[in-house]
Amino acid sequence: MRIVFMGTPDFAVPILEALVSAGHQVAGVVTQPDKPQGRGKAVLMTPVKEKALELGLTVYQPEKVRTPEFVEVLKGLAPDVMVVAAFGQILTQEVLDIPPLGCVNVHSSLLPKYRGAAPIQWAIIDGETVTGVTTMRMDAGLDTGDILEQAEIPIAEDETGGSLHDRLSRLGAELIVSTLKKLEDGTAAPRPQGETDTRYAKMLKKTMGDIDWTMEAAAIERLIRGLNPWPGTYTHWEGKTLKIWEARIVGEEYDGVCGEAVRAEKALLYVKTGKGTLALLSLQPEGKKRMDVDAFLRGYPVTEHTVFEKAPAE
RNA sequence: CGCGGGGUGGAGCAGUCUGGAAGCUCGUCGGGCUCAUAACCCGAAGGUCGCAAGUUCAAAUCUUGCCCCCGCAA
Repeated sequence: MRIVFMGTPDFAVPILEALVSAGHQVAGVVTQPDKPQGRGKAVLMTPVKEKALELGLTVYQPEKVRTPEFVEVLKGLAPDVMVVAAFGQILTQEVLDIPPLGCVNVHSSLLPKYRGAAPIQWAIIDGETVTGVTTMRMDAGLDTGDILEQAEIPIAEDETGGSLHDRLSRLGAELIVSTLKKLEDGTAAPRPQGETDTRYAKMLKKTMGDIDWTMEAAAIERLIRGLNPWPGTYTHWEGKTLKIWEARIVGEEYDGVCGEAVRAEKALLYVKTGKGTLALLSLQPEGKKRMDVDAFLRGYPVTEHTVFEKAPAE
């Protein structure tokens, strides 16, 4: 089929690749404009743009897809269908109506659960044991379109936002190929999402990663995994930021205040939480590389009774 | 020119301001102790102090240029 693809970050890359290797004709790739970012201020291409250029595809980077000018461009590309994956712009009805077979979105959750911007991470943070990807026919609402296909995947005990992101991305790539085939055959069977448990996965904010040690250990541990590798979790010590990459729940309870290091010896760094104890395993002091606890304890003066704190509210 | 931290034996750090013998906690190897051990004791190996040039009697330390890593911000 003749396809226009819209996507921006890493998540969308395997999906674009799958479309191409499935033999579809990708008439155009739409992605967000390049912006200065990264340390320094270098203008970097979006991951999708990078891949599209590598594949020799035509790239469009409109500030807004809904402008009359760009709508004309899209019409000119005459796609049978448009595939959207983590694009980052809202599509107006006018845009949605362009392809005869509609616009298909690849969403990384089992809709209607976790509509919104960060479904992958929230599934981990909430302690879900299963999640998946959904292909749906887009409508004007936010992730409310009719479901075309879904695929489930179990969430592992040690799953991180990053590992789940990668697995769902690959799963989504397989699913979209299947869905497109059904659309082409006319065997697709769209069904409404329903409105049961339409939990919304709100956008991740950097400050979510500032650990509140009064929460229970299990919840903090899930937060650490869910926000790894981005935006990351951290705490404060000696006025500096200390990123926490990995932690494990410890069965024993200790006396002390929340955030206090109740054990700090050898490769053990236990921190008391609101309920339970957390063993920090992988840390990263500001300006340094990530390191294991034992290396951290060797070089930094952390001892029992050192207290880690949440940044004071401003 | 967005702000900032850092590059010292295999790991993590100190030493740099106030130039003058390479340090600390570990790891590794050998030996000892022990029923035994990730515990303890003794000993050893291992470093162009990111790279280059300069100042100096003398540079990890001061000056200049370059490379690399990272935190914030975006």
